Amino acid sequence: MTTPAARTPEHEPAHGQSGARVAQGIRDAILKGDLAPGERLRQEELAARFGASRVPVREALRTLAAEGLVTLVANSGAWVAKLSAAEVTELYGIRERIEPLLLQYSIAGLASETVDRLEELAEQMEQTTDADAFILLDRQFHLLSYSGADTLVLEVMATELWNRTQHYRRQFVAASRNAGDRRADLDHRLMIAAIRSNDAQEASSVLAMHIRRTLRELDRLPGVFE
Amino acid sequence: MTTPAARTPEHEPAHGQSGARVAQGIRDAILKGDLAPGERLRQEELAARFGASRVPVREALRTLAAEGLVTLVANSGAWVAKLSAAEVTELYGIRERIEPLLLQYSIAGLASETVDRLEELAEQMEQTTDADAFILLDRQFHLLSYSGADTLVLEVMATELWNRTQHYRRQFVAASRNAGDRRADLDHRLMIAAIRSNDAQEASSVLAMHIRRTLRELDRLPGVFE
DNA sequence: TATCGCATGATTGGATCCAATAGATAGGGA
DNA sequence: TCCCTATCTATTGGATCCAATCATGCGATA
Repeated sequence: MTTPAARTPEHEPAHGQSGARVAQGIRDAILKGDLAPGERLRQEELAARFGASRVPVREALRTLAAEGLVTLVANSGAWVAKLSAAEVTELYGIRERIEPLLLQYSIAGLASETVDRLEELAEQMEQTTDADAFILLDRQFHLLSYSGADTLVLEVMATELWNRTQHYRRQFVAASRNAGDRRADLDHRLMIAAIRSNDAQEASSVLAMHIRRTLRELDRLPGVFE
Repeated sequence: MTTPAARTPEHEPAHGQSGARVAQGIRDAILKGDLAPGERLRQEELAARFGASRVPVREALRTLAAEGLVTLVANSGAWVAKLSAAEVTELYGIRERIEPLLLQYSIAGLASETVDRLEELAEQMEQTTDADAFILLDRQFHLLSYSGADTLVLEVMATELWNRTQHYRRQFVAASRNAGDRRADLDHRLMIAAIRSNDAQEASSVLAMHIRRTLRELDRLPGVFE
């Protein structure tokens, strides 16, 4: 009667691929800030946390290490990746060159409702005072602005770059917005305007400047890197 | 008398980290062309080939998948990654923006003996008729030109980009050099000249053009993508 | 008192065994 | 003849057990 595949218990999110599930769980925890850079990741702890054995945990750690979110040392252990100021500078330099390219791919494919949604997000960012809410909105804004791209490699790469720098962006946003810096809001509005008028060139140069300026502010910020 | 650590058998390359060793082995095989895009990778086969069990093999596959060299499908298997024309175009677009940046980081740190070595490699490329030898030299040339950079992220990323496109470069080189195209040789000489005169700007724009031209030729080439 | 050596425990790495899934194949019915 | 279904097998995914490694702390010695 029922096919074997239908016997999957419903209280479990489809038995298959626990390794990928664990990786996503750890990734989310790092992005949310639950796991801070430098923090030790013990295999057994993670296994208990995700209801799996250590084998899929180890696979997940390998995946995350290749993504740059985790640092693995042989026979020693795993830590949430902690970046030096130089590394963050490099990553922003890369973002500055990759993301404008991706935005160019994207613009033609953005439906006007999507641009409306971008505008909504920009408005919410302008109004929010909570730094955590802001960085979430900011991430949504930028990644959504890339969603019109029919790309396979670039979007993945951009997402990974955002993931690796997420923690440092959090620190930066808290400080810069407290200091009353609203330049990012302006940039977002300029980007939206350029996108609406289908000016890919203008949009991508605004974006490049936006990223570059963020880096400059981040470099100036004391206490982010000890 | 002897410490426990000294009991390690000598015929084995230091028991530790078989997973990383397997990953490197598969990676090398893909880069050499022993494993072609689209080829199925069976865990048991790989385990036997590298004298390990399936556990480290699976970890290696996860690593390579994150690097883009292997495609994993849940409950189905692993294949050597096969790129579409669109993906290769994206990767070259990324290379065109990343590698000139890396070269800029590198130039100041290149010892003059290193530049001599670059010149040697350029000469060997000009003289060789063997396509396989050429792509090896070409890879050495470019990666060596980045060796003056004191970077952590960029060099890794550049190497991964080279790895992912290696197979398609092989096809391209065989065809274009048979057709008598020696433009790459000229580019290499121009790059060396710019490096010698410490002109980072010139060097990186030559490099960007070099990469862009390669992509254009590759796109024009029939039969690389079926 | 400081330092070196050594034993012990915590943790990672690997192999084997078992479970689950997917693809192939053979059989039956319209 | 074609197609649908059920079974069987090859292969992947996960858990447990064992081995190897590293860090900690204790004690002996100069």
